[in-house]
Amino acid sequence: MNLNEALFSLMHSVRSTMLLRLKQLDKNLSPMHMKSLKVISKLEESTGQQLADFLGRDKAQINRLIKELVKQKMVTKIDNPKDKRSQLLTLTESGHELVKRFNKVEKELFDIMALNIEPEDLQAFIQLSQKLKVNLESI
Amino acid sequence: MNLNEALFSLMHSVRSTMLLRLKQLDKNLSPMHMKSLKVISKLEESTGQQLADFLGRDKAQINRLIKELVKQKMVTKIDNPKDKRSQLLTLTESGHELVKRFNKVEKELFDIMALNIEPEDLQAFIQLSQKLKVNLESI
DNA sequence: AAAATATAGTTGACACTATCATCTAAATAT
DNA sequence: ATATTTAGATGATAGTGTCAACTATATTTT
Repeated sequence: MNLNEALFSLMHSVRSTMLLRLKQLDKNLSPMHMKSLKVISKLEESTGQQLADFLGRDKAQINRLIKELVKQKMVTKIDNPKDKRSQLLTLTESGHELVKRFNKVEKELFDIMALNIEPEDLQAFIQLSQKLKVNLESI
Repeated sequence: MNLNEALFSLMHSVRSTMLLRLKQLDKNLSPMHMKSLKVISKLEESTGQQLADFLGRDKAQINRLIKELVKQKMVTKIDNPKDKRSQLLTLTESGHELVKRFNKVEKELFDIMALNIEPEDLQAFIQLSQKLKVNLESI
């Protein structure tokens, strides 16, 4: 099996498992919604553009994700006093809580994935995946 | 950075790069089309169901991919003499040629990704990704 | 200060990936 | 012979991702 096949096949499993778990946690939010919530939680008072940059995604996509998160009262937008074009994103109480619950689920999954694997091997894996990415983007 | 982030971020790069290269190669076919072509080439005289099983995807998706490949004259369907419900898939001349050209492009990408990485590290990476997948699917 | 340019966010359009449910025709099991 | 299963086809729908165009505001240039 080559690198491509191994990666795609692993990601397919990860995605579908994650999707399944999320449905059990909150049937209205997708993996990208959760990723966004996590980043908003991490950055604190970020703007949509910062979120898009951080996630490396198109701002149109991010905009729609945020819209849904606001609609579901997981995120609030406050006008940015320093720039009237943008708003600052913060988590609501429910948002915080959901992130907390999601982190738990995510950890469970990774613990299962990492079963019987040496921590240093896992670290090497993560580092190599970053290196592969850097190489790919160096074109 | 954790495993999740590392994987998603790498896959995002791989996907978008692959998509870009494919556009240059043949503006009408997606990564999944190419994957299907490769598997058809590998299996020889496979049915749609076998293709779906091999790729671990829904048969509805596979069916539509095949339909497009037939439309673009990359694949031909012949009635399966052993089972009137199914047809055998084979590559046309253009199909073979496209697979060949794609393999070349793919190899170039992987060579770039694997730059300055020890072959044994890459092998370990591939093996670990398979192990992670097996663990995940063991739930 | 006025004009030009750049940026943040919004929206429409579209492509790709994926799955579920349902239908038919044929194959297989009971 | 009948019931069940399977292969493939199709409609509906969700999720991911990007591009282009637009408004309003901010920044830079002249």
